Amino acid sequence: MLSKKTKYAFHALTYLGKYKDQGAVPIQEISAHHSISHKFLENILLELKKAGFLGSKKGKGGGYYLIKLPNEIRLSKIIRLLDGPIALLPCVSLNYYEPCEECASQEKCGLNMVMAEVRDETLKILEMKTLQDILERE
Amino acid sequence: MLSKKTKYAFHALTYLGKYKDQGAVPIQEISAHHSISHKFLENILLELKKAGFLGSKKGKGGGYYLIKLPNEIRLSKIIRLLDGPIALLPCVSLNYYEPCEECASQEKCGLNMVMAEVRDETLKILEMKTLQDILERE
DNA sequence: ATTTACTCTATAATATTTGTAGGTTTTGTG
DNA sequence: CACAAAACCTACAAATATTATAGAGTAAAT
Repeated sequence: MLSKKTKYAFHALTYLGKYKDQGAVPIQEISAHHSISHKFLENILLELKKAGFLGSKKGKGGGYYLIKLPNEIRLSKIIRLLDGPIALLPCVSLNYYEPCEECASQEKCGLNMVMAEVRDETLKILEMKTLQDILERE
Repeated sequence: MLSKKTKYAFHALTYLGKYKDQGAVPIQEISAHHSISHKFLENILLELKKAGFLGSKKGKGGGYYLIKLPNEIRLSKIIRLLDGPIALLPCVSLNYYEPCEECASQEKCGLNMVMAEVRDETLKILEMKTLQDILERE
């Protein structure tokens, strides 16, 4: 399941995408519109900024804005940033790999193979779909 | 990510599958072999029993044993039993559906559509693959 | 009778997620 | 300039979920 953090991030990105030609949008506006805690969203937007998805402007009239085109923002990137691995097992994660402690041998276990398949199919979708796709369906 | 509970369940099922012609296997044997806490595994095996995957025998010489053929035990069932929903959002879960609170309208949001696709592809694999597949690769 | 091993419920320990607090810095405006 | 708005930053608190343990029952074999 996606965390609230990730869901909030998608809501915020969608909102920013929708109003992307009207300059910076303050956190306040997004948090009010989606009933998200202001401070919690603040942390999330900051992460998105540090990861290069958003720009910001301080002071009066400031706020956040997209610095990438919606079709350049892959869903996989957002999920990984805020939720971590997409794979169901650490030993088949591409971005957060860790060897399984439980599995006796270093070799591939049976589960491992299946979960790698699941990962591949999931990524096929999440790497292809972008913020653009979400915006088109709202 | 799969929880330890689910991973332990798969280990135990695999073990029971491997020795399925040798009668009941005590928890002790499985927990020792996989370095799992005896008591924790106890709870898991009990759940698997209640869900109809395992049978048990009390007393000396007792233990747990599969009461289904390995090719009848779908990975999806085990994951749902111990981890809950396979979908990434409650609003696209087939077995644990809940409407999204965050989404303003009842209608499908953009994310929702993508996550339904992910769910479908994931289930294609997890409903087809069974314990048998895992056993064949160990 | 005794030992072995599952059954059941409750609780404790730990980790993760979610949310808050409070100050600092920057910027626009009167 | 003074002030207000809004991002930036760090730390912490609260809530929830996961992982693990405890201990008293029940059943079966010898």
